[in-house]
Amino acid sequence: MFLGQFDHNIDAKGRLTIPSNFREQAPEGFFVTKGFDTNLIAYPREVYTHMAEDINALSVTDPESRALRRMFFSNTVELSYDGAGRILLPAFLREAAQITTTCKLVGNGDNVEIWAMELWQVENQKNGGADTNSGRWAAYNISTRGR
Amino acid sequence: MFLGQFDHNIDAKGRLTIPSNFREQAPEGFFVTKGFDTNLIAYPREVYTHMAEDINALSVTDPESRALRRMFFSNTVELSYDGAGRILLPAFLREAAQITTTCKLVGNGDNVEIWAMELWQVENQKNGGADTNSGRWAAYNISTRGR
DNA sequence: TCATAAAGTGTCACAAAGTGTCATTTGGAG
DNA sequence: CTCCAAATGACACTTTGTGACACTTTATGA
Repeated sequence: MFLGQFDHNIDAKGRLTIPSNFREQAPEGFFVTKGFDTNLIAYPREVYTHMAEDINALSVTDPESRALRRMFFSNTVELSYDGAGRILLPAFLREAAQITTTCKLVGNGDNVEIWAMELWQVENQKNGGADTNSGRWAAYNISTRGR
Repeated sequence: MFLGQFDHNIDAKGRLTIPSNFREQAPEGFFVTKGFDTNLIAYPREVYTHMAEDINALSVTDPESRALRRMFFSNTVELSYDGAGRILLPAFLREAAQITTTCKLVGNGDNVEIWAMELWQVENQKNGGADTNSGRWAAYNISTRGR
């Protein structure tokens, strides 16, 4: 399970060091894709391939399905580590997430989110309030169930 | 699996460089055919031959089948690489997809789509919005299922 | 048949992008 | 405080894509 958050820098060539902790959990690298919130999402192979199976099952004749399939695969890239534990983010993904120098790597359960630092801070501000979050827990009925 | 997107130019003779990444996955070249969305689709041999088998199984007596069969085969060419990793797109395919100079090569799972840059941008605009796509994911019930 | 044009092919050299390596810096653990 | 691993920045090197040009093959018409 990916947990916690890390601040890392991207070098001039677009390479990003993955926290060693995350590397251990995804030794072959990540499938990195555009997220829904001007960020990137990195999935370990198993997780991504399950989603890909769902996508592959869609109709080829339905234009909506074709568009979804196209967006799904074309916005993803498979990346593995160099000798220093870095991945190279292609330009189109960096631009999509407005990533230039510093970013926040966020453990997110079965995946890792990658945010431009500035955007992360904005996002965090929106979601920071204790009230907001306890409200959410309530809405989704989340508890420890006394385990 | 073909993933990601690349901008490449076609030279005056209609030659297009295939990303090295894609070449590795389809070392003998591609079967290139007209797509359904004013684009071209390039299939590796295995994928195309599977489709061809299905087509070959169709009735010879049914005029509809004959027409489908004709369209399927006549709109496809088999292309391999020159010494510089390029394929030569025949004029009728370039025209069908309105490809002149710059195009977008799009990884699409088991195949590669080839778009005229202008048309890709239009397509992308239609499908780019986070809302559009998260809506689609919801509609098709795609999730990581917490794996 | 031959000359000419058009289309297709091979090769090279350059610039840009990607990759590997290593020394230095940083930060945490013992 | 010292040690160690992780992250970073710098640099050299390799690969890729591109444009240019020359050559070959095919088609066309006199």
